[in-house]
Amino acid sequence: MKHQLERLLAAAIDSLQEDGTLPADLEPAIHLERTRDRSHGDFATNLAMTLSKAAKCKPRDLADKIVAALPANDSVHLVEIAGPGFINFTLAANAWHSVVPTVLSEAEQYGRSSVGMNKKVQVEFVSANPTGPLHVGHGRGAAYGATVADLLEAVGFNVHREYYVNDAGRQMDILATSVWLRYLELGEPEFGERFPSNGYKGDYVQDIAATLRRDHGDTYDHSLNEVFDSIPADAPAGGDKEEHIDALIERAKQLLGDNRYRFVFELGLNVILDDIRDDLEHFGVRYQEWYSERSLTDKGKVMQAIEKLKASGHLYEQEGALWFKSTDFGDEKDRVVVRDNGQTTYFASDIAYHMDKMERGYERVIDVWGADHHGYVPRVRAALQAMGEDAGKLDVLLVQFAILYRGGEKMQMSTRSGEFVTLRQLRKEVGSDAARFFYVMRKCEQHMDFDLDLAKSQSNDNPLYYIQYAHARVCSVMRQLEEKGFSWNPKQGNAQLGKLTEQHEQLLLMSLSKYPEVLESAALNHEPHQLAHFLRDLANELHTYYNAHQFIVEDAALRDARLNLINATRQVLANGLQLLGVSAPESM
RNA sequence: GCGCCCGUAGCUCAGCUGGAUAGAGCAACGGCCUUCUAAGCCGUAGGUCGCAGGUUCGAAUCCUGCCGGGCGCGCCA
Repeated sequence: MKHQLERLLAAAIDSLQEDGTLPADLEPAIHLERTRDRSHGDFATNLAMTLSKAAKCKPRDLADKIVAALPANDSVHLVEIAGPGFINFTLAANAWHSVVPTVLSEAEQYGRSSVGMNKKVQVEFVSANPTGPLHVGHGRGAAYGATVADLLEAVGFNVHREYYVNDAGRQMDILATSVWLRYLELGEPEFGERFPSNGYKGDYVQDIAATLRRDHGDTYDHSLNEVFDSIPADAPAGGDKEEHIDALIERAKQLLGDNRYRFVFELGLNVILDDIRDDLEHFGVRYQEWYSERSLTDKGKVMQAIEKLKASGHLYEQEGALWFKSTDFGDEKDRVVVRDNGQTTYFASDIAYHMDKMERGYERVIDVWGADHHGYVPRVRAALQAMGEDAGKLDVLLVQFAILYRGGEKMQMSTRSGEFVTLRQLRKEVGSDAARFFYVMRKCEQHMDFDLDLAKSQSNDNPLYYIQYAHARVCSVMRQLEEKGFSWNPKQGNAQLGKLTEQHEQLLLMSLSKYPEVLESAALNHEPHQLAHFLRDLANELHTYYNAHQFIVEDAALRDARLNLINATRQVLANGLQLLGVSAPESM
């Protein structure tokens, strides 16, 4: 509908360019929008205002010329010039009807498009360190990333969903050491008093330790003295806790030896990663690939990236470390890629990872990060530029943290302290559907207060139920239809759409035809909330219609037409909910 | 101190990338069930779009400066 009008306008502009009213070299972007106020017609364009300068005449005069140049079209009922020079279009009533047969025949496919032209897009999201279960902060990134990916797929992109697994680095060593100490504690409770204050304290660590002892007995045992010889029980007050835990890691590696240390390390990693996979699976979040950070090093990718930067002259040595001159590309300060102890930094891995993304040939690379990583964006961009890649292909979407409240109190969230609400708990409390919907109701850059008590106690007020109820209501009408001995003839209904003359019906028809536009906009702007809000509005129109008119009526022609309309509405609700990762129940 | 995000109804948020009289949901108040699910519908009330300038036909939206809130500024990951 919209595209049809856009084509008419383009034709009008073309002819004005031919007759010299408008400069021939102009390539105007045709901006057509749905009107907010129905007295302004159905669609409006501000073309005459934006082009008046180029045409060297008043907006309203140019509007006259554009209107005169518009090709005739049966669907257009009225074209008016209003206000400072808007051109308002009112469509013929029957022009709206065609959306119903379209929805009914395209069914699950309705709204999908091919604007993405099958371009390869990678969406990397969540990528939380496998050092503990996902918490509600990760949940937002999961819901948001998954929905953005699904939306892009729906408008024709070839989407690759990926989780970057940080299975290397110090955090993982802290985890492995934490597991081992808990394991020792099971054999000798006194170890518990020695557990470092900045080790991972969550219950899940004890569970992994218990598994280790159950399956492997005392294979990993060492005495209190061996472990803590020359290492204090904990960092002294004011002491360096990081140094303390690093010393413990070294001791673990030393006492266990490579193979046994490796085993504990892998056990911790695998148990937690399996848990994360399972959690996301139940949250309706699936990936094409789980990409291991360690594999980058193993395949020599990290060294390759460093060599590449070195070859292009963007590295220098200082104080024994190797630095990347990211300030050349607008970063605040230069960044270390190889430490003075010879170890590469996390950033070095990330450079290699992003280089690898580019090499894989994606036309767009989307990273979904927590907003606390925003300072990291310039250095990654800088690295891509330094390696001669097009940094413009990278979109970093920053998701603000969901701050959790319980009983009106802000809850502290820290993975190490083990004090956090997990995504799994959230799903159990409010349900996957509500959690998914709640998370994407707001745009990602909006800070979000997630009040657990509210989410639980008000679950009936959740806008999601309102939308699902609209869907279930249509299903219920169809069940009633059978019980009352009527049947639905969709073909007859399509032929009788002219019977849909009520205001409520008109509004529904308009909304149904708007759905593909909403999908496209939500996808291209990475704004799932647009879809969530649209579905809410559509549900509202359905409920209003339901209250104002009877669908199961004696007049077969009217009945079929109305049933076609509400079934088309049901279809759009189902399609939209599916894209948001939410179920569309047939009864509630 | 520097950088990024946010500031719109009592609360939580939209506002179609600069358009016409700024909109929803909760909460408040008043109506609607012998009729397809009242998890619903209709109505009333509620605003100096943080403040002050600027840009233009036109600003909640763009630019500048303040004010307030959040986050980030490691040879951690």
